[in-house]
Amino acid sequence: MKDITHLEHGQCLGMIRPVTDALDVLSGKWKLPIIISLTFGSKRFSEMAREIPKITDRMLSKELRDLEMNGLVQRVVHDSIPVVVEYSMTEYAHTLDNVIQTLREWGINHRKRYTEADKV
Amino acid sequence: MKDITHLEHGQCLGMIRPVTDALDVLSGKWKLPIIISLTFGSKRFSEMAREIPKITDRMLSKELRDLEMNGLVQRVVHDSIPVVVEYSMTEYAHTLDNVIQTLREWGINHRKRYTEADKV
DNA sequence: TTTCATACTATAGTTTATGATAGCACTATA
DNA sequence: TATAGTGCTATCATAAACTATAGTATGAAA
Repeated sequence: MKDITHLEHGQCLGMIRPVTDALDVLSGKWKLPIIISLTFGSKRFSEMAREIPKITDRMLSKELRDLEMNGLVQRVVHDSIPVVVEYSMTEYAHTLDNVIQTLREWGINHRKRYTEADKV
Repeated sequence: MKDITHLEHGQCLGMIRPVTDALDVLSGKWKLPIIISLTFGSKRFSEMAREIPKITDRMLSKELRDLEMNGLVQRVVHDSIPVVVEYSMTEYAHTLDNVIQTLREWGINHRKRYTEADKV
C-alpha cells in the first residue's frame, strides 16, 4: 500500500541529511572565516590570529585541528628557528568554493534586503 | 604608501562578513531542516513536529518565529476549530534554493569521500 | 465530566561552544 | 641573565544552544 506521506517524509530526510552533514563540518563561528582567510594564500598561525578579528589562540588552534581532520587544511612544519608552521587550503577544500560563493551571494543580498527595508 | 598585507586583509574581511551574515540566519541544528521540510509544501505545526526527527515543540516554535522574522517562513492562522496554523516558505525563501543545493551536493560528496576512505 | 486535538509557552536543567588568562618549550638576541 | 618571538596547550569561567517536562487555552466528542 503506497502512502505518499511516508514517501515524502523519506524524501525530506534524504534532503536534510547531506545538508546537516555539510553544516556539521562548517558550523561554528570560526571555520569559514579561517578557510576564507586561507583562500588568499598560505599563512602562519600568528598571521591568522592577527588577520581574523577577535579569534583567540585557543579557538584558532582547535578549529585548525578540526579542519585538518576533515581534510580541508594542510599543516606543514618548517624546522627553522624559531619553528614556523604553515597552514594552507587543501585541494579538497576548493570543492567548497561553490558553497562559499553561494553563501556569500546570499549574505550580500540578505543584508541589502534588510537595509532597504529600513529605508521604507 | 601601499601595503599589500592590509589590502588583502580588507579583502578577506569583505568575504567573511557576507558569509557569516548568511550563516547567522541559517545556523543551528534546526533551521535548514525546517526550511527543507517546507519545500515539500506547506505544513501544520504538528505535522512538522512529527516529520523532523527529534525536534522538540519548543525548538520548532522558536525557530519558526526566527525564520518568520527573517522573512523566510509565512504563518497563516485558519480560524477553524480546533485552530489550524499553516506554515509555508515565502518566495524570498526560494532565494535559498541555490545555497541549499550546493550545501547538499557538498554534503553528499563529503560523506562519499569519507566512506570510501574507510574502505582503503 | 473527562479526554482529545489543536498550537503552542514556561521553567528549569544540561550540554556544547566560546572566551579569558596564563604558561610551556625552544632559541636568538640584548 | 632577561626578554622576545615562534606555536601552541591547560585550566577555569561564561554564554549560547538545546532538551525535558509540564502546563495553557479552546472547544468538540465520549
